[in-house]
Amino acid sequence: MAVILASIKSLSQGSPEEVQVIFDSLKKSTVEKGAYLLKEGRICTQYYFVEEGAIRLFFTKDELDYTVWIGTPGEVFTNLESYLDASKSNINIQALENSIVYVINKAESDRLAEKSNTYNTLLRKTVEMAFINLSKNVMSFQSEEAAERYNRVMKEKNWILKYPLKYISTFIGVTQSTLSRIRATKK
Amino acid sequence: MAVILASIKSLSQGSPEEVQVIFDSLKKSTVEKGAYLLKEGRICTQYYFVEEGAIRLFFTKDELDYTVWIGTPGEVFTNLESYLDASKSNINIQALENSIVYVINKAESDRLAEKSNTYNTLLRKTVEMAFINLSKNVMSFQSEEAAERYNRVMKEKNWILKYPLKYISTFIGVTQSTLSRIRATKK
DNA sequence: CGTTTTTTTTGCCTTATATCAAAAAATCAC
DNA sequence: GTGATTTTTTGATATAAGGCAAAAAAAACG
Repeated sequence: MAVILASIKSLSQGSPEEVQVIFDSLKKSTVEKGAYLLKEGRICTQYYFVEEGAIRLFFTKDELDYTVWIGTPGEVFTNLESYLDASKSNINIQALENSIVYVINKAESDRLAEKSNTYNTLLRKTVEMAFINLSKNVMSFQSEEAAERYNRVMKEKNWILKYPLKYISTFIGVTQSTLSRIRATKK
Repeated sequence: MAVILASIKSLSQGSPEEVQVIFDSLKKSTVEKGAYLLKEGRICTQYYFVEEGAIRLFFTKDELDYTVWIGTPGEVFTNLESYLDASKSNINIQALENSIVYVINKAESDRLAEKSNTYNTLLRKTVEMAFINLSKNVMSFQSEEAAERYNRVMKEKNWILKYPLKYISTFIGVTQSTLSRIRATKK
């Protein structure tokens, strides 16, 4: 069974039939490593559900890029601000490896939300969870230093050792060399 | 008209009647400066709507406290994690000055959500906005230094000059003395 | 008002992290 | 496998921010 199907089921707590309706509304799409699902400046018109691979969200500032999030199988995401306001996205979405994502566009999503309470729940829970996670992140930035922050992420994210340092360090909020040194002192 | 009434109206986009139903479900409560609406370790069972004054959310770590958020008139908040899971709160909620808040408890809120789509929209928008704001916050921590972060908050929050440094500095993610120096160099 | 308490500023010194650049190591492509 | 490319580590040095404590300023209180 598709990872995403299970994820939808567990998040929405809907019946198999309702979950199937949601799943059938998604369009499967494959993305090659390095390909973009969204480039900054464009409007984000879709919700993405990661089935396979890994997807990185990042923003750029002064020629540098900063990882906002790395999505792995079972996870759901969008650039919420751009999606809701139809405003220009300030973030990029790019596949870290060959990936499979399921996609639903806003028109279709809104239609589905009208008739499926289960889908509504799914979207609500997704935002709620994302909010709670972000909150912890902020608290970490406020009260912890880099090494502690690294350890915390380490515990929660299995991708932390899987991808190049440069993608991870900015997520933690440090430079590449600092992260390298943090790792060195842990050995 | 109550600040909160206007805020509910604008956020939910509901009809005057629907908005009134929501407003009538809230219980007005006054809080003295320094009083707690929630202490860590307890379960957060309510949504709060700020009518007057200012409410600070903060967490503690190693004897120090860190401001998570300062809520001002028209704003809605809760400790979402504790509220949703009925888990012990890791944050405290305290009035920064004599304040008036409207309150709804979870049971009542859930009941209202069942029947009022407008209320649902209100809650959804509230979380969505909070998420988008937090995202910006995180991006700021990742890519900006303290002074820039201060300037950003300065533009958005009128309370930044109104309350003691200690409440503001931890929000920005610096110590009190650092914030004092940041301010000094801006004169 | 004058006194007490709280808040803010400032000096001195330390530590965490950034910056820049080069070397080392790992990975990729043919 | 071997050379090219990318990634990681490391060194030297600079800068941002912290820690501590005392002085100065502001606010609260009787």
